[in-house]
Amino acid sequence: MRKIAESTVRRLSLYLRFLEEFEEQGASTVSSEALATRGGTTSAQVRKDLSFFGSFGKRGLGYQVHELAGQLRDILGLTRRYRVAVIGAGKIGSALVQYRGFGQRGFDIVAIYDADPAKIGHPWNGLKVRDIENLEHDLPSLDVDLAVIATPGEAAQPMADRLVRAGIKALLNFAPVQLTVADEVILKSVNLVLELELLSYALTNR
Amino acid sequence: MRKIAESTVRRLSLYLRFLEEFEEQGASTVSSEALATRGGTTSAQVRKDLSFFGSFGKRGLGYQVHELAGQLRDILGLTRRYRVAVIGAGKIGSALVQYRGFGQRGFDIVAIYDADPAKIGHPWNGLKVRDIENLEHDLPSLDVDLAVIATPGEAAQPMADRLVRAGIKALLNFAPVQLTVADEVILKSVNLVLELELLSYALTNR
DNA sequence: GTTTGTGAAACGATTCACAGCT
DNA sequence: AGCTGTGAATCGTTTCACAAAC
Repeated sequence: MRKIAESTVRRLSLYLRFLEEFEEQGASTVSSEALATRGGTTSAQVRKDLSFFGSFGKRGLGYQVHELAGQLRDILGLTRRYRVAVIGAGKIGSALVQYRGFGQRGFDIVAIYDADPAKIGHPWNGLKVRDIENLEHDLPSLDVDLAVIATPGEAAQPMADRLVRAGIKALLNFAPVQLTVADEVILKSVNLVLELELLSYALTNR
Repeated sequence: MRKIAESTVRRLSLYLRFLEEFEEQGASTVSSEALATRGGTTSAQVRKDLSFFGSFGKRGLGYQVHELAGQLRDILGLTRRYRVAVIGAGKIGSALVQYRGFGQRGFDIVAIYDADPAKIGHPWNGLKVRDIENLEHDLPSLDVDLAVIATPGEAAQPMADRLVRAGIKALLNFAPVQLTVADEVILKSVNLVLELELLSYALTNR
């Protein structure tokens, strides 16, 4: 598959949400213009984004809402469920585990780990906090697809290394550090302070 | 000021962190190549990013670590502190309020709001949860610079509207919806499920 | 008449490469 | 000699505009 820009994939995710909204509202067909308006982009952008993957519309008519949603789920790999391990039972970790939205969209949190003896063994939203020492031992049987790193900054890189060594292929990092992983591992980072700094910059420079 | 790409500003934030690391390690001078290696980019990229704002280095020598860090703080607007209101005392809201990293980097959470009577009045990490009904009344005296929206999806847009009407100029949105605000309001969104979907796409397409 | 799909044009960001300063 | 600062070249993304399909 030809290399697709991340910005394109982000928009596809949004389009999928919009299609689900349109479907709830009973629409059976939708134009690229309608999707564009909903997403703050242009109809040409919508059509170009879709064109990388095929042609899903009917000229003069638009797209079938339900059908296009299905195509997008295929493209995004959302026709299956994913098993997620959360590393770090601190504030962010616990917020993630309790957040209902993940499960609703196909991401099941199946394990949460911590190093703190005061937390290990405690139930957390139906999951017992596991001892990080057992990570390598547990992971094969847990059949985890991706890991979320929600540790303090200094623990994040060593944890990433352990996870990768244990065979994890995709990481989402919330620790405020820049991780480095092997090329074949997929890594996304969310740095909350950096987002605030972006606001600071925008506020400052007019 | 000429329009600067968001990707550039993101990198500047990272460079600032790296400079702080280098400074802790006792370095007084740093080359664009060293910053680039630390950040997974190229030295030309580093120099180009900086060049939009001035020339901060010395040819043949590199950059003064402490001095460049100061210049970046100026550029990013981080020489002052910001007063932040968190809207929504749910999981994400409480994680944010308790997270120490914001205060360390100049963002003081000065108020947290919720609509749930069971939460209002309760202390939350030293802050009493305020009644969202009082938002417009409170905000002027709180002198809030920016607001973080951590409500359920359906409440996010109405809250954004109220915040903007109350004079807030910058919003960071964690609700899983696409908000629309007036052009002059600065809006960043962090959509956790969308980040997971990006991993799903990457895992699926090879 | 409406709306898609897509080459071509325009725009924007990154990389190159080297002159110029230390 | 070493490293920055920056135009020029390259590469990638978005927008335009229109022929083709309905």
